[in-house]
Amino acid sequence: MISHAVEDYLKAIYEIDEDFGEVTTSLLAVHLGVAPASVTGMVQKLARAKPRLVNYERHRGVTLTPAGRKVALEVIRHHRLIELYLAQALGYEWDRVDAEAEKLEHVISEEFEDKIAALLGHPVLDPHGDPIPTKDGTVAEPSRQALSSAQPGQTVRVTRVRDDDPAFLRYLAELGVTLNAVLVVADRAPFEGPLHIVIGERAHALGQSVTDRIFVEIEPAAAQGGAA
Amino acid sequence: MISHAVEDYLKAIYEIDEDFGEVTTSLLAVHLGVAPASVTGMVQKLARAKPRLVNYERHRGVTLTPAGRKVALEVIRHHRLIELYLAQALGYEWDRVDAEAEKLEHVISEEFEDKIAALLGHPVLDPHGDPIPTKDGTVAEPSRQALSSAQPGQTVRVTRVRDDDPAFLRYLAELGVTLNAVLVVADRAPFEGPLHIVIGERAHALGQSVTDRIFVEIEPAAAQGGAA
DNA sequence: GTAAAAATTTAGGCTCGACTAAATTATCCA
DNA sequence: TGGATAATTTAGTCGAGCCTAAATTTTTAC
Ligand SMILES: [Mn+2]
Ligand SMILES: [Mn+2]
Ligand SMILES: [Mn+2]
Ligand SMILES: [Mn+2]
Repeated sequence: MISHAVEDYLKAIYEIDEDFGEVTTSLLAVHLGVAPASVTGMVQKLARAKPRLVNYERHRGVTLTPAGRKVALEVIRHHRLIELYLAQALGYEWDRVDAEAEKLEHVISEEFEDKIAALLGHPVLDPHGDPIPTKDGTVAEPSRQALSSAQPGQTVRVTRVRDDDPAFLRYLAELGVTLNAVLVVADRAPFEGPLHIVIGERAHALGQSVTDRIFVEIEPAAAQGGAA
Repeated sequence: MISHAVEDYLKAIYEIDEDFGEVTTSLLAVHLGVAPASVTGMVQKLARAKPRLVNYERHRGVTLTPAGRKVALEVIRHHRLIELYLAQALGYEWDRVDAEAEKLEHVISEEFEDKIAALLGHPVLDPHGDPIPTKDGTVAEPSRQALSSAQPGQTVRVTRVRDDDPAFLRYLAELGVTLNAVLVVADRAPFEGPLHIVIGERAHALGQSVTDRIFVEIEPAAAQGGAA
């Protein structure tokens, strides 16, 4: 039986690997809100487990084994399906779903998972644009092009946003930056200055720490621009 | 912070008190699937907690304090709301809801509780006819008249069934004994023999261990009886 | 009223997952 | 390239919640 703690470790390893390419003790400690020494202990246990769940060498970081990855993807599937269910079926705001899903992901049954997946029409993306792993363990690539890398003049569509900070998500909602929102990159101030964007009728200047956490797809050259 | 284990103990104490009038170490042990010695240990801890959650004297059993009762009713509200939500919103069978609710009851937020309560129209009974405690901690009396105590000739309406045994619940469903089903008590065989009942067009003979776990309300004298 | 049986509690121990403090190893930088 | 700094691991503890075996208390039955 795999504990909630182990599930959260494996999920965290998967996610950190996606974001940073390497998974260190201290990144895990920060991500999980736990002391570094606790991470070392747990990671050693995961490496000793049968079947082995991670590969681990002292001071060299951690990677998931196929068995560990399978568990991680199951938990992530739960998490993202639940997030979407809360948003669609229960009317949750997109900044409130993560905390709830963080707990529910560990306790729902296969039946619950299947029922909400069917009810949602076997969705592919969660409310923040993250891909939902399939039941057989495949995942689409998450959208990776940051808004901060878009060029002035480009029209882009929001495909994903970082979902870890509720205040950030509320700020985006206020701005009108929701999933699939289309926006025009107006201008970039020099020296890492703010990026000016236009959403619908409204213009905003966004700092880099914001535009780094919004991911977009460039829209094929469009002929529009309704500045009031 | 109150742990899942403590929540389950307090809930069990409440439920055993409802069913037996007294709560002993061994009843708790059976109900929770735990060794008697474990119950003693936990009960001592609950009695030492601040605020005190149970009253306890060695060898004399256990009762809930107001603080303990409050927690128990919150957990039971969660449990029964979740059961009903699973049945109504997700199409669960009534024999599958208990196991799922047993885990979910400990992790849902107030927001989740409020959302499903609103969505269900602030229901008063769970899928098995058990009363759902209100948010402010009041509960209706559960229906207590066992079908086994009904008299031949009486027409009764099913108001509650014991929900702890999935096989029993499936059997009832097969029989047509669902909540609010109306049935006629045809005859009682002597010496605690089976009770003959008629539901719609079908007649069944039910053993005492079945009729003890079905609760009914006597219907005002009705003029019917369609024996095929 | 007492002895056997049943229920309960005590004593001691285990696993899990966290912690702090101290030791060790890796990295960086002058 | 060595020494400071940062990252990581080791060592030792702790509380929660369970267990078994043994002791104790209560209940039952003669
Ligand atoms: Mn989690
Ligand atoms: Mn998400
Ligand atoms: Mn429970
Ligand atoms: Mn129920």
